[in-house]
Amino acid sequence: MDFHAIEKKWQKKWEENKVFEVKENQKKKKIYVLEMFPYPSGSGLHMGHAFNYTIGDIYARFKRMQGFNVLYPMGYDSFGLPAENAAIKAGIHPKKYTNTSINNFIKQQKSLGLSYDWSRMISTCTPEYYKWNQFFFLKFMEKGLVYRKKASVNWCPKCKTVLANEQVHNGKCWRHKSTEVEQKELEQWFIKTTEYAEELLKDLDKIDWPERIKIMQRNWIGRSEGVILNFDVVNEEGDKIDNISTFTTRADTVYGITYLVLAVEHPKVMEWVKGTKYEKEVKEFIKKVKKKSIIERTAEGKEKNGVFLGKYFINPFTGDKCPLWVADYVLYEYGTGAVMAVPTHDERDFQFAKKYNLPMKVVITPKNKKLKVEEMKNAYVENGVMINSGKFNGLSNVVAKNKIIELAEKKGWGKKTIVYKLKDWLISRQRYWGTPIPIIKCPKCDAVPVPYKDLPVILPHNVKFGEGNPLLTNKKFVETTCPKCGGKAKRETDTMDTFFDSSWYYLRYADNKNDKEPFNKKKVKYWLPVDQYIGGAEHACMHLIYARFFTKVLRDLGFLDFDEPFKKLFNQGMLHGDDGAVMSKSRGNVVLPETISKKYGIDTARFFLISLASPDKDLRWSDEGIEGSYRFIKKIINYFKKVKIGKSNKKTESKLNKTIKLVTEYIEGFKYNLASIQLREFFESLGEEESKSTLEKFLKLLHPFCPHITEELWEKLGNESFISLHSWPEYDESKIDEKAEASEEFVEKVRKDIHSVKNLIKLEKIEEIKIIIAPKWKYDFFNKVKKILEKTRSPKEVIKELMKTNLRNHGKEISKIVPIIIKDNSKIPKTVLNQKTELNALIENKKLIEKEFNAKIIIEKAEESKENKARQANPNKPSIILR
RNA sequence: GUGGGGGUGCCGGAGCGGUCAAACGGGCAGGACUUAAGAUCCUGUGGCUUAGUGCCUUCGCGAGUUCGAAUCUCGUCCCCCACACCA
Repeated sequence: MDFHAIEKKWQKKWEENKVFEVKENQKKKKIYVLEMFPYPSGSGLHMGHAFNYTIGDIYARFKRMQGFNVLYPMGYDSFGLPAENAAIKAGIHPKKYTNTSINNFIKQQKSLGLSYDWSRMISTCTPEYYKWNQFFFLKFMEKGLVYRKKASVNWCPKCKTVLANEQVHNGKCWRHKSTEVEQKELEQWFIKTTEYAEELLKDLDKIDWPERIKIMQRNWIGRSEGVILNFDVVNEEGDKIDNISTFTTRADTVYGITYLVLAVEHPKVMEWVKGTKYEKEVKEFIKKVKKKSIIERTAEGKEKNGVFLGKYFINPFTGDKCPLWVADYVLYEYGTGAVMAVPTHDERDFQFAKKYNLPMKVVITPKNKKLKVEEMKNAYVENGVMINSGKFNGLSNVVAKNKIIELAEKKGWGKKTIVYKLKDWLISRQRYWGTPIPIIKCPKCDAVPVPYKDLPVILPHNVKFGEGNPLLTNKKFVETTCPKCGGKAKRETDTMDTFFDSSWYYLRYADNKNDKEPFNKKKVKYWLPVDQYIGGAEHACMHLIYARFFTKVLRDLGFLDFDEPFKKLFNQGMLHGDDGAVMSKSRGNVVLPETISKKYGIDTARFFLISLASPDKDLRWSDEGIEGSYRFIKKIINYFKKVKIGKSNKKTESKLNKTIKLVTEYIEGFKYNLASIQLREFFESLGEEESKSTLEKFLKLLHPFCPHITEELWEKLGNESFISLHSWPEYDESKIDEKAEASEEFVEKVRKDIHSVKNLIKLEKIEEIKIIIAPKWKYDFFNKVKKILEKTRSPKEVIKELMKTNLRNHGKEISKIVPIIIKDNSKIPKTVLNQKTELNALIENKKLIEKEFNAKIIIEKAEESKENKARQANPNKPSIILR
């Protein structure tokens, strides 16, 4: 069979007939299935992508057949650094590079047989798309969510651009794993994501996402409840000169404060030491610290360094005068950028105090032990009883904490506060291949937003690549006039982080050709939110937070009326190469869909991918393993060539209904691997003659996995329209006949038994096979056991009851039957058929068995007198005698 | 360090209290077909066996709960992923 021809044929037909294009239809229930859109890299897509899209495609096809109006689009996250790097390296313009890549991707994706509505395609690097990035930026600005700030930022010397915190991995650039990130001070555009921190955290409870992703987001947002405490700052003589505030979650330890540390970036540090004898040392210290990247100097476990500032503060709770320090372990970004130090009850403070010989004071002790400062090797961070804490002595620290906060608030020393780890989103990039930030910098009017009517600010084509930001090399772009005063002005040359583009793309699919507004509200109302989102876990803290943030802002701006963009999320596992390592070009273990498709056909590849393992687990590609799927596909095709269309028997009916039920459940739960097994099992049970309806239902069940060959076979069966558009089969519970299936299994077992006996005896020729099935009493015995079991449900009780009867000797059998009954009491357990059923089953299949073994079959009932021998026999394991 | 996910037969992996010597695939071995190879089909694939599937031993390691554990609890070792001094 020419797989290639079949694939092309159906892909063409689907496209020509617009089979997967959808429109809003109020009468039909919608489902929006979406995979995270790819960055169209020049190296094209590999099996890992194919796996991701296949997962979505199966679900989309399944839902479509179930009668839903399925929106299943595709697009490209086409702005970004690699295109620009290609420009620098190979001299190709990013636009050309990107367009080539996109076309390549489309071609590849189409050849995978994915059922996208291609008419809704988007590409973020087109003015038609990024115009709305600029539009939203201005809207955000109007809402006060945008600000400019000079900030120390992560600078990658290789990318020559600023990186977001999320793009720095272990002090290195996320793209250049060996390049140290440096620090640089620049004016940057920020978006106030922190304003939505609380809602982003709270609404995690609303969505059906994998728990681990939610946990990652919770940690990323990092909410802490605590108190901000204010302290008076004094000089050597004790005169008040200033004040300082710190954030703490451990208000219970305030009586143990012995010093206070500021981050090196804290403006008060230089203010206080200016003109004093400490100035030089502090300056040098800060200089030294700032040379290192934030990540490097704040890595956990690093030795802590600091310098005394020559100033003191007063602890309002004790009246003590304690020293102020500056140190490298304090994060300026978090809390107030200054921390109160309680060395006895905080590990970091403990280490610092030990190093610089700062005083320590125990204020919490374990219940029945006394802590001595001199003996302490670590800070005591557990709960305990308050000591050395004035009127709070003797209380549990948990209780005392609240009382202390109350006291602080009453006296005006502090305020209850919630702080978050989440930082504002730095969106400025000093790069070319991105959305120009729609701002004009006027010497008189400062930063002026580009008026809406002038959007989009088009990214100029002619620029020079090399050092720094290419946009600066296009004078025509840079030089402009101020929209406010009309004077000479310059355009902002920063572009937006591409996460801005990907934060709302899923909305644009609902209305991708609109040039009047980002999207039509009605259309979005029909299609959104995304019902099923599919993608990797690596986006947990970046894209998935930004997209949620965007949705909430757009809701508050009146564009949307829902809170969360993605109702359900499915995280697929990573596809590894044959060597067990992550698929990557550099490792040389990349498998390309084209290669596999050429050899086996894409349906085989799809089927193999999903039968390998559960799709949410990491899986390992195997060149040998695919043979199994290939055989299966070939078997199906051959079977359909030979099968006689007629009537299906009861057994097939039963199996079919069971298969429909299970496959439906499995697809719904993304257990595609189990669905594939069920399909194989059912296929194996098909006979030489089956009804057309049975065969059609089988093809329908297989269709989401193997869309091309099922279309082909569907047509061969004499159907005209697409199987893709036919309805998903329904199952009839009443047709599931466990008994019929059990007797079939029984015959199967007998066959196997004959084989194993035959192998053991190794007779040249067998003339006669005598099958002796257990005596009637044996079956009665089992049924009796069953009856007793039905009286009492508790397994313990059941067994006790049984031990009282003369069945004591059959412990083994009992332990086999009990669980069956307990698991499902409505059905007759498979293993307890009666003698008559088994006899009939054997007689029915007698000829087949005779043919198989080329011997005469004699079936006998064991005589009651042979009780002793038969007693050991399991009723469904008959004795076999060969001659 | 913290959080999450794992360790199952020759291999990839199901199973997640009882129908478990463990689905399904791969590999390997034997057989059928063929002049032969390939393809295809059948059978076997922990050990012992009186052949009855009977017994024994297995699901990282050690203990426990239970009539019963690959599955639950605790401890322990190893692997992967994410976060990284968050006061």
